[in-house]
Amino acid sequence: MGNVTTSKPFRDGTGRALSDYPRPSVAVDTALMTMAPGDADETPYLGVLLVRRPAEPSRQSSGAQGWALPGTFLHEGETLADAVRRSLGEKTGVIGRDPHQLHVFDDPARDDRGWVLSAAHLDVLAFDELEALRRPSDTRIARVPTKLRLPYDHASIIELAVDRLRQEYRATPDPRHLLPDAFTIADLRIVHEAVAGTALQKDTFRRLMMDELVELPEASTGRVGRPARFFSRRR
Amino acid sequence: MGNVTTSKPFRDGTGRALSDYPRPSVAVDTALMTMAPGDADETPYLGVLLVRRPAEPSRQSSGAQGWALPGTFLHEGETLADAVRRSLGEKTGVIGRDPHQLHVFDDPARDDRGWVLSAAHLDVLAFDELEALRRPSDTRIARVPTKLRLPYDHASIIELAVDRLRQEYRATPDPRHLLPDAFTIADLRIVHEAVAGTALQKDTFRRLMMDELVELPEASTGRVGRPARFFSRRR
DNA sequence: GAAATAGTGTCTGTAAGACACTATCGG
DNA sequence: CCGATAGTGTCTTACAGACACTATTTC
Repeated sequence: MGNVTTSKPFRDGTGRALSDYPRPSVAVDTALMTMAPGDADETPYLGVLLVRRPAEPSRQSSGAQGWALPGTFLHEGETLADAVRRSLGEKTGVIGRDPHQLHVFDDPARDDRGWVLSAAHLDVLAFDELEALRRPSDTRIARVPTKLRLPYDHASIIELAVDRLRQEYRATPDPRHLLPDAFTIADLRIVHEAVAGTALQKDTFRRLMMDELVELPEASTGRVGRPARFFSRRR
Repeated sequence: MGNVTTSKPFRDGTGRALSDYPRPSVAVDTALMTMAPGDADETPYLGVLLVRRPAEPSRQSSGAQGWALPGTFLHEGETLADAVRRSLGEKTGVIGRDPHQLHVFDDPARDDRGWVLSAAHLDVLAFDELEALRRPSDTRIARVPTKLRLPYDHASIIELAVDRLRQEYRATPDPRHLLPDAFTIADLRIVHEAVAGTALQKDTFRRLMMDELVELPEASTGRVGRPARFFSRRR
């Protein structure tokens, strides 16, 4: 391992090394999703972390300063997941959790800076952790779907991310840990409704999730109404 | 478009062009799946197209000649799907149908020739078309799963391909067109059983598929038993 | 007790699974 | 008629969806 591109280069049938062929730049772009609490009495909503895009005069498209998904170019010796975590750290201050690949965007003309492939990723972080880490000066959380005009394929990436998240949340209680380790069924249902984008039946939802939850001895307290039991995810 | 990497290079905040950073080679590897008819009275089985791997003295691992999935390096100005189709054409004589991305394999040490990312793809072709096109001298169709020792991540790619194919075939009649445009339910069930790897109940299967099929006027003939109706896929 | 929230009993409709039956061919 | 294959009727089971009910708290 290490320094894999420079030691005794492999040569193909025509005697040329790999490095003699043109290679693309490879980028990663990440939709870091979270569950934002609605202001006042609003319901929580699905949000995505954006970073302020530096104004770049040489950029052809939409000269105006805007917002974009955090991304970076892949460095040598790095995996895509490493690059995702690094870009989140550098651009937003956030430490990612568990990036999943979504899709590679490969249109040769998609980036006017040159030949750039982008591997889109999904990551998820609880709102409190995200707020504790992110730099508010150059990051924001946008409601999904957002009306902001995003560069490149970032709107498509967010769509893919939401689709994937909906699949993951369809039959499993909070698999990406948007909630802490103990939560009530009501908490869980609110999160799943925000992910799904639709209301869910409380009795059906409860019965669907129940066999993947373990009941904890404690019960909620303090608010009006019958106290709810706390649960945690199985395993 | 065109020649995107050489015209007026973009420079970043530190004044360096994209091309000043090391870039990986990007490869595509394709699991081209087909439905091979079993010899004699065997049942058909899922097969994957392999190409003979040229013996390369400079290769560290397993000097012995072997078989591998067809693949190639991505060329400039090319999409991944283009590269998949080109590699199938060059290495096997086959014209691909509709490659789908599966996953990017990104371990920096996965290829001892250097830093190579591989975008794994799935494509599917009917056996007759495949046999009419492929070069038998340097290609073969291996039963899935195969006991052959394959290089790189090729065994994982085939696993991913089969999983994806099973998902696609679970509730849709032959979406990848392993069968011709007209077929009987029995033909369809045999194909779906081979993809799923398990036997399927004939009555349940029929009812599941029926609402996505249209009945054709013709009926099968020639063999013993009640003639079967032909169907085709809706839309 | 009233309001509010948590949780359950139960009916209905739909669909998968299983089994057995009918239908239609070649011989 | 028999053997073989195609296709259907129908019973059981499971489960989602819907509704209404009970349970337990604060006020």
